[in-house]
Amino acid sequence: MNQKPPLLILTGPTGVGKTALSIALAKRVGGEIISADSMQVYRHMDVGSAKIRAEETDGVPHHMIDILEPTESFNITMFQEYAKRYIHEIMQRGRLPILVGGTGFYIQSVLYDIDFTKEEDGGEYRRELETLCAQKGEACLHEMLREVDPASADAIHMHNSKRVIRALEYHHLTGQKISEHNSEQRKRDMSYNACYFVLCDDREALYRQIDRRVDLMLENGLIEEVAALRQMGCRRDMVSMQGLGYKEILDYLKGEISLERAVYLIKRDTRHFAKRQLTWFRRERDVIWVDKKEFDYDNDKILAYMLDIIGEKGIGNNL
RNA sequence: GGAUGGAUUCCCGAGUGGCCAAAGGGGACAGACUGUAAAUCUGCUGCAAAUUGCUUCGGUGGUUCGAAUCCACCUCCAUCCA
Repeated sequence: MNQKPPLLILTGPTGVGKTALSIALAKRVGGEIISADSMQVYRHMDVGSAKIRAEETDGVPHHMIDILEPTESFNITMFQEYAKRYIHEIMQRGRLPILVGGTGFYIQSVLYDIDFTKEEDGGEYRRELETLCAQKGEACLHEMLREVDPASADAIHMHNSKRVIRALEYHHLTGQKISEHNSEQRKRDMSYNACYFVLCDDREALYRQIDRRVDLMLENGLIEEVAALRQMGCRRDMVSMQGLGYKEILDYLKGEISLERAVYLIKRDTRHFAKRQLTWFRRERDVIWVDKKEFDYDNDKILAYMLDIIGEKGIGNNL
């Protein structure tokens, strides 16, 4: 008897076709979708984030989409908090929560209920470290880290100043070593009775699809979308503007690069991103790989397979 | 037909007698990741029985103890003159 709450997860690299499959899945199991995507949380960012359109949802409720203005910042703790709340609400309605999206880190934070200790901080120490880094160099920060948390210093490359800074900040704020915290968190079991599906495809097919999708975004008005965001005051250093397609077009609009170059970069960096996603999922423990090729690229066959597994695990039986 | 410049490892591109399996960049591939994650960072990239051996720098032949680097001829490309 599994007392854990039920959860379905559908993920995979960008462009594999999660969205279409997720609708079919949700309809079959009576589910509602929670988007696990770091960009679709933002309003006015539709084309570039490949956000599902209202008419495509086919009546399936979607959560975590359009909850913030692009000028606001978002992070994993917020995601986790919202997601847990949505999951709870969906279950209250007697429906099955389905986490759909490509941000593996976000999925992990929910599935294993990673502990992000509340930190009361306005980010002053972080800014301090950032200036220090700019003035004295990353080696200096890395040395500081070595003094308070040698294990982290070994694990984090000196050049990765973002993570060096976070490790220092963590120590400063909590008095503990982030390396110890991390290794504890890594041991956690799933907090849900979950099926963690990763949809995948041949690398070449995936890359082709990515290229095609970028071209389509351009046809669908990506440039206009970014121009409007720029009008709204969105700048390159905002979290939302770190999204693929946004930062490059922003550079193009500023006249820093040609459109051709921007498009090339979007395609290339999206491929790199897809690769990183795959690396992430390979490392995850409880993943169920679903290779589209093995199902002749037929969503009905994929769905049948997924439903079998869901049935075996008895997910949703106790709703 | 003549003159000149060029042909380098997947691509661009450096190297002009030994320290060269060949700088650097790109791409590809692999990996890390626990409060910015569509971010940030790392590794690797001729072959192998792999602290060594073998085959590479348009082709063939030559000079030399030793050539991607020098010489001869050939092939192709670029520009210029006819």
